[in-house]
Amino acid sequence: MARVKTDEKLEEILEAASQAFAAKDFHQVLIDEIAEVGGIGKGTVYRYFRTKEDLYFATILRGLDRLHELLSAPQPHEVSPVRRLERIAREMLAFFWNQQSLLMLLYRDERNLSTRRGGLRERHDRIMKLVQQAIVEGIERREFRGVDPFVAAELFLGMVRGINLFRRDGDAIEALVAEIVGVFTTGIARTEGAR
Amino acid sequence: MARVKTDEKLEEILEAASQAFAAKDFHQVLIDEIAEVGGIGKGTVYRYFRTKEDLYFATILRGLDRLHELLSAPQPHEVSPVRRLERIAREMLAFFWNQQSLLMLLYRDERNLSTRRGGLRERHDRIMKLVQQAIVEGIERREFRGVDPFVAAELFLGMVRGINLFRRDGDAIEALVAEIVGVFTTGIARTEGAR
DNA sequence: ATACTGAAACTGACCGGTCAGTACCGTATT
DNA sequence: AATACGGTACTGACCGGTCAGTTTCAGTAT
Repeated sequence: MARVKTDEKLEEILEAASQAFAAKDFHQVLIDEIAEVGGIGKGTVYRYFRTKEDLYFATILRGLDRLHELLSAPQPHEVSPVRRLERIAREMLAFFWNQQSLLMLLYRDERNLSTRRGGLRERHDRIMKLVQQAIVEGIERREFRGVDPFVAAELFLGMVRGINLFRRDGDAIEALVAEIVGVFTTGIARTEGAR
Repeated sequence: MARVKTDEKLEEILEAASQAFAAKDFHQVLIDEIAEVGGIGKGTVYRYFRTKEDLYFATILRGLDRLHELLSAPQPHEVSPVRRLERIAREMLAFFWNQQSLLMLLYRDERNLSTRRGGLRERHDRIMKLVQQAIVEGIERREFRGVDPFVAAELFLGMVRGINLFRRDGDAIEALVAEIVGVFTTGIARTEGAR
């Protein structure tokens, strides 16, 4: 089989599917629609994916992989844990801003995340691990207190996801990043002095 | 006349629907299934709800109303903002622990939350407002710094929702509450001298 | 008590639209 | 020549919604 060609076609399908699934619900998206938008024959879609569900999960995996790639791209200099967290928050917000509701898609239904297709949970954990690493390093550097990195990562990601981007301006992101990391590190309590 | 009877039937339907929708996706849930579980004729369901969607939203509204009721039940004494937040976190975690994944259902797809049926967004905001009130009061009491209450409430609720209860023990909740409120108020940064 | 009545509540077999998946063909690519 | 493709027409399972028939029950008569 022609490798390069095939991969291109696969990419086209996934791209069209991403757009569709990012905008609408699984059941609202029609394969016919994906095919049309992508300029692809419906039969071809089924040459690459056995079922609609397969395509759906492949789309999610691709999204998570892209996000992970963004988040783990090498940094210019060695940066502090706080900066790392800022970057994660920034990249994620921007990513979800662009991908519209792909977020919902990715983090909807944690049950599926755990029980269904292989690879999903693994991908999710890999992103979570990036946050945990930053937290662990912060603890080691004695910048953070000795929190449970797992729980803390959950809380941090929860905050990022808690932001409802839907009716926000695109350039509100930077302020939101500051707010998230601010609250996460020093909280909202008024404790300017030592405590 | 047979009002009591009728209301009972309605309640039965909503209860069966809640269980079904809490466990599965909208499209995975069949009306036949709800009818069977509830020991109700399928036609009867349609006597009370015009469409499946109507039933679905009624179920969500009922869930949100119950949660709101729990959260706004009168407190024995006047309590501090931090205690209020603790209580909100506790009640919500317990609620979602019991209702299994009703959480997903409630907070899935913020887009629908905003554009679709009346009452939904309003209900959501009402719960959000409880958090905001606690934060505002904390600011007024000068216990909290002057954060934007709206954003802060989003972050707080994000944290609560960020916790994945799915594979956790039921009595881990109290520790999680402490963690959430701890991070939210004082952050994870290592303050001078403490711990 | 018992039987009757009509209306409302209820039921579940059935209908019909929708779409995932398939079949096929004429064309393009290798 | 062989394979992949776009496009389109087709099939059939699936499930939301319907409705003709059944049950329930308050009221009334016997």
